[in-house]
Amino acid sequence: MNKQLQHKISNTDQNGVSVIQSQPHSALNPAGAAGLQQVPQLVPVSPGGGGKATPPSKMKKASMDKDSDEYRQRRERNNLAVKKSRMRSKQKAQDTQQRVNELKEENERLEAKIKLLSKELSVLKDLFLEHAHNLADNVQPPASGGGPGDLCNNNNNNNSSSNSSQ
Amino acid sequence: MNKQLQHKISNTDQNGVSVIQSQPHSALNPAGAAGLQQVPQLVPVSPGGGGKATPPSKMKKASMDKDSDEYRQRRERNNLAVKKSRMRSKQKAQDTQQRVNELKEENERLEAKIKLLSKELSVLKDLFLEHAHNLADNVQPPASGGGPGDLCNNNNNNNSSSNSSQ
DNA sequence: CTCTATTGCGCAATCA
DNA sequence: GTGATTGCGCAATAGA
Repeated sequence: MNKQLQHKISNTDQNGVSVIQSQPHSALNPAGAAGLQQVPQLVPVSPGGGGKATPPSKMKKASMDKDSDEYRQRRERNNLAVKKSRMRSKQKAQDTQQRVNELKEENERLEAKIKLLSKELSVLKDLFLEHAHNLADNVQPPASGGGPGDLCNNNNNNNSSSNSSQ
Repeated sequence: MNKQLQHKISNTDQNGVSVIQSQPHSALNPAGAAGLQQVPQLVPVSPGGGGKATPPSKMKKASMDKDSDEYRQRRERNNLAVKKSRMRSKQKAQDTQQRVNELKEENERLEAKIKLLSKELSVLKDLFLEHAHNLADNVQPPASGGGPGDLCNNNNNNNSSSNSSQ
């Protein structure tokens, strides 16, 4: 049971939701928002007003009755589906979290590797420079002109160390 | 497993809450069917293991009355808390997902960098080998211009360094 | 249109 | 006792 609680104050209210709340005795709501069941006798919307082709079904479904067998059956199925869906959702979240961990781990590995490679590279470059200097010293031609002696030095890249001290 | 609940429609329409939620889609609220709720769904069964059984005709608290002001108030608060909690949860999941994306991206970057460094390293190593061969073969090359062991032609890729991301 | 999947919401139990 | 979580059921809806 680990619990990661992060307080991210998102504050109340979200998108365009207006919550007018809690007036002890005030307006009377047409439909109980809280807790009650009401028989949804939908208004038999008469298709007449411009509508059309709506079959003359007065009620949406006869199965809307709670007592109906049909209704119970449907409810049960939906409940099952809901359960399944939520389970899946939860699992997914969990997996995602785990993925974060894995990625983090791999990231560290990669960074370590980079560090190592950088170091190796740095060493090799230094060696290289050293050799170049040696050569330059030995092969140094007597005459200046366009002597090849200086060739290796091209632009002496002092940046070589490049040292990754971020 | 099947719970058959008896509905009691003692709807008290005195809820002090009005939730106007802007729904992305057609917010059809026929006859105020929006806030339907189910009924008392679970009753604390008798604990069985000794102690007092719960008398069916007794209430633990007077606040249990749905009509109670106290009750409604508590419910309202809880509803808010629930909403908040869920919102937070959702947000967290979202953040986590985003984190995955970011990490993946960074991972790619790191791998690319590794590849590059590896290549550089490889090149340098080759050069070294070549040079070593040259030395072994002839300590004094006749001329440095265009010779086979022209180690200097390397354009040392000094692109590295100066790369400090993150 | 039927059926499942997803989503928002309220309730109640439980945690902290 | 209060807010925060969580499991669950309902209903509306999106999706197939």
